[in-house]
Amino acid sequence: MHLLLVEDDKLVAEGLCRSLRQQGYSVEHCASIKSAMQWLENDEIELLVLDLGLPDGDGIDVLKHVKKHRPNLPVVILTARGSIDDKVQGLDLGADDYLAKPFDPAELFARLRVASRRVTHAQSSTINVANVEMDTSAFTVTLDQEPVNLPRKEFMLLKALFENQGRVLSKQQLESKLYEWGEEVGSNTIEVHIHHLRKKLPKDLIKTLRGIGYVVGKR
Amino acid sequence: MHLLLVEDDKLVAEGLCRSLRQQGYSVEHCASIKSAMQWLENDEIELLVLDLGLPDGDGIDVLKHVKKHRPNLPVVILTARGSIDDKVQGLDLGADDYLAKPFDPAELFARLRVASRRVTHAQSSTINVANVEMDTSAFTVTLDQEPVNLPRKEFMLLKALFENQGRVLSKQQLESKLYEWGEEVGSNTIEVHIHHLRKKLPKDLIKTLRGIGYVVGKR
DNA sequence: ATTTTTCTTAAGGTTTATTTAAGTTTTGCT
DNA sequence: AGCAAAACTTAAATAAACCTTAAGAAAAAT
Repeated sequence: MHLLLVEDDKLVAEGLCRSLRQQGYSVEHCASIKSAMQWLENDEIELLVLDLGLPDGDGIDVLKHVKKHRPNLPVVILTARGSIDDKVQGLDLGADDYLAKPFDPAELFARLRVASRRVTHAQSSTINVANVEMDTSAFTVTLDQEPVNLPRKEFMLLKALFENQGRVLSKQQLESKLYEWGEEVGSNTIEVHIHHLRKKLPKDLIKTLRGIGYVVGKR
Repeated sequence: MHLLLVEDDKLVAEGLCRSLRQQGYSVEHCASIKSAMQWLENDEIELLVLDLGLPDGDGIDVLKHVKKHRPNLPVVILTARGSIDDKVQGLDLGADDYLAKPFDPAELFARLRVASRRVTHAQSSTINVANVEMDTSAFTVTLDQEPVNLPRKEFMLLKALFENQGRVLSKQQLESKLYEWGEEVGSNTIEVHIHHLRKKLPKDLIKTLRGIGYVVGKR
């Protein structure tokens, strides 16, 4: 899941970037309205975390712009201002959520999961396919109730497939979910990860559609 | 918009009911888990505002029940408990939002507007011809609901025909859909693919117009 | 700083899809 | 009917996609 973090405080930004990545997001970061606008040209940004206290203008303008051009993009706003009027304004402009600083990262993550659920149409944080259950917020997978240990990339890959149960995802699509912008994958990484997943899970869980991609479930 | 408010504090409930109605909602109110469950049998409830501090049990159970039986019903949770763990749990169970008491009604209204905005309409990219259904985005084809496995070129070929249902496509036109510019096809490829398709699908689905081309449907 | 785990790369092997080509059947025409 | 053109069928050859393995690089944990 591609996320854009707009936050000018270097320290905060750095910490958030790291922990967001640990949560499985591909994080792009910028610190000004200007560059935020540029990033948002990129259609693959799927989630926006926006600090309102920016140096070169009011973050609300970014929000307006987003809602005009990408009305379905989920937005979570961070702000030092705590007044309710601000909250109401942000929400009515189309923000999906609003967090006043200081906040606990765990709460931000939970709210991001809510926001991204909308994009992926998943309802809760667990997804079952056959006898495999994935908890996307706890980062765990079980096979017949037995825990299965999956490294991060394998987990993300499986998650992408689970969230699109019954839909075929091409290798390209999968790559774009696992890697950030500019990162090039010059090889058969996906194939290798799939192979590792198949060794740990029922062999027919992930089906290959030659020339098209991979699917899970519903067939 | 039909809204169910589950709140046991009479004073709070009364005030909320009134102002929610002023906001244009038709409000049903109840004060226990038991009656909440009953109300939720009613499919006309479109929005749920749930207080977690109920007399006869844990409101989280209501949330679980709702998400199981009405996974698309938007839920906003009210609570006195302020701990982050509660929030995270509530959100991960599928609540769309979470407000800690005391809160400003204006903020609740704003969050309700966000929650009810969510009328997502998944557009299916399927084309039906006779008893064959094709989902062009999932790359799947079913015959009488039974999946049919089609390799890429066969799929593309069938897709071209389906997208031009009732229109005759010449072999040349079909070739140009399957191949890149400059790619030469020195043979009867199309004929062979058509042949393979006919073996997997109803034999009369693809009709041949001698000297002209192939058609599907509407005739 | 060291060890362990995870990730990427690349080469070779396997399977499956696609093309080719040759033989066969169908069709439309005179 | 007899002929030629077009389409169908089949099987083998080629090509593409994918799988497997293993080793080295990178990242994380100790």
